[in-house]
Amino acid sequence: MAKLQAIRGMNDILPAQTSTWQALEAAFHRVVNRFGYQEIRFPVLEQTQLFKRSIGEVTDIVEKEMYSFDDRNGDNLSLRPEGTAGCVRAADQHGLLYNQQQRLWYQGPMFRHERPQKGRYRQFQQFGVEAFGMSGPDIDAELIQLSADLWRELDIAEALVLQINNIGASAERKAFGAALTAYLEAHSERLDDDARNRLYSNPLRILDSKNPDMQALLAEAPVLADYVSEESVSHFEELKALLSNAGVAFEVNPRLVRGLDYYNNCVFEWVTDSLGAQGTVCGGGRYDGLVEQLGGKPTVAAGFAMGAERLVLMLETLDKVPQQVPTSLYIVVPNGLAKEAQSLAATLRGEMPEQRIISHCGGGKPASQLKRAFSLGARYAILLDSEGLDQGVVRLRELKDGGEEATLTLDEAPVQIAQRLLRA
RNA sequence: GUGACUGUAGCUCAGCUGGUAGAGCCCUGGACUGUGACUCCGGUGGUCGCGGGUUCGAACCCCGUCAGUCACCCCA
Repeated sequence: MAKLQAIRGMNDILPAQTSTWQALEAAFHRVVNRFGYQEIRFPVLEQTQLFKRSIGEVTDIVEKEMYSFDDRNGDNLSLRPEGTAGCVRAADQHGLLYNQQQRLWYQGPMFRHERPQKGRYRQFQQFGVEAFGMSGPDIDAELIQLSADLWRELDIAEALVLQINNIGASAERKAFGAALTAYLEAHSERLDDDARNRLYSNPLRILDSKNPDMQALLAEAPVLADYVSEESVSHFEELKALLSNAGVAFEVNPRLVRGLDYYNNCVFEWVTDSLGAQGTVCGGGRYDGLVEQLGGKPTVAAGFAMGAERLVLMLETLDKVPQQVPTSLYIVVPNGLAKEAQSLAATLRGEMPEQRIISHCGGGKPASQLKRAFSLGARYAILLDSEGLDQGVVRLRELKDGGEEATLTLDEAPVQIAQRLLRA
């Protein structure tokens, strides 16, 4: 029988990496709390319809990347490819949105059936933040500041660049799209296959083509900025002013268009060149029409999501992986002293519940147990032996070159050990 | 979905133009240190991704398939 293995693009995260993940999650939680956002949790599965109506029927995500299937009732369900749709559905369903302001965050796995590559997997973790009921550019600026705060917290700020753009309202984009299509049609002989395919279905996507020939052609093309409303422009200008005031550097990237249909007005991405092809670490923007589009009362909104795997990759490549918390104490247990070791360990854990204490199990000679203590990076070892226990003492050894070695009575051991562990 | 490269012990890899598989690390037994490391001796562990084919004979050649990596596409 063939060996069972993980589904393609769905990765196991092993102990060597989980401490990095935990540190990342902790940092995110700190920042999000600092800004007064509240956690919301919602299912991994939703009606397929929810994603089709929010993300857009003709987007790549919906057309070819969703994990969809019929359940036993014949309902067509999909694993969530992103978080915003489910978040909006949940918040609206429970009346959190109407005439209210909400600042929400979530985290969890998302699923897209794409070809895996560096920084892109079929199951991936996102941290997301969504703000409802605030129409001004101040909330957009707040979201961006929140993300910038996280980069500082993770010490990766210098490796990230903020790009922003104003993509206007959907009607305006439609008008611009028509103009763009007309322009490109006039130069159809210069279009690559990809651009030709998108010419009528989604012309805006041609804007961020990586093909230099396309970019050259686009240099003379109509500009989206000329099609967006005055109101939208002034919103964008205010956002820029707020960012400058907050000391957040940004680049306006007129080619920045997002792949989900629900965005409008200002959108942004944090990008890095330290991850290869998948340089976008965080992306978001306003989506003022989405709640209504999904059947709720009109509710303005903005938010973003970031990819946890990409952040972990960044931490690793930039050598910012936080240090693991070391094992505090390893109890070396000669054969026959299991009971004594168990009692001692219980006492010590009760005395210092925050410390990591491992009591050796499985026997073996003291020498190899001590070796294990060293290789685990433990700070101290207790060496039990029956003669010592008869006299009511244990030996404590500091596990580093030239470390101290002391004999402690069983009574004073907890206090003595705690003192040593606490003085760093 | 397309393309390129890769797939040999738990890990990192070697294996010349095809002749029945090796090293280091790890783990482990012992010697030696009262209690790790360094040194010495010994040991466990591989259907060479999988399935076909060519051949007297394939880890090495051919085809297929699966998986990994990176890129395109797209996005977090």
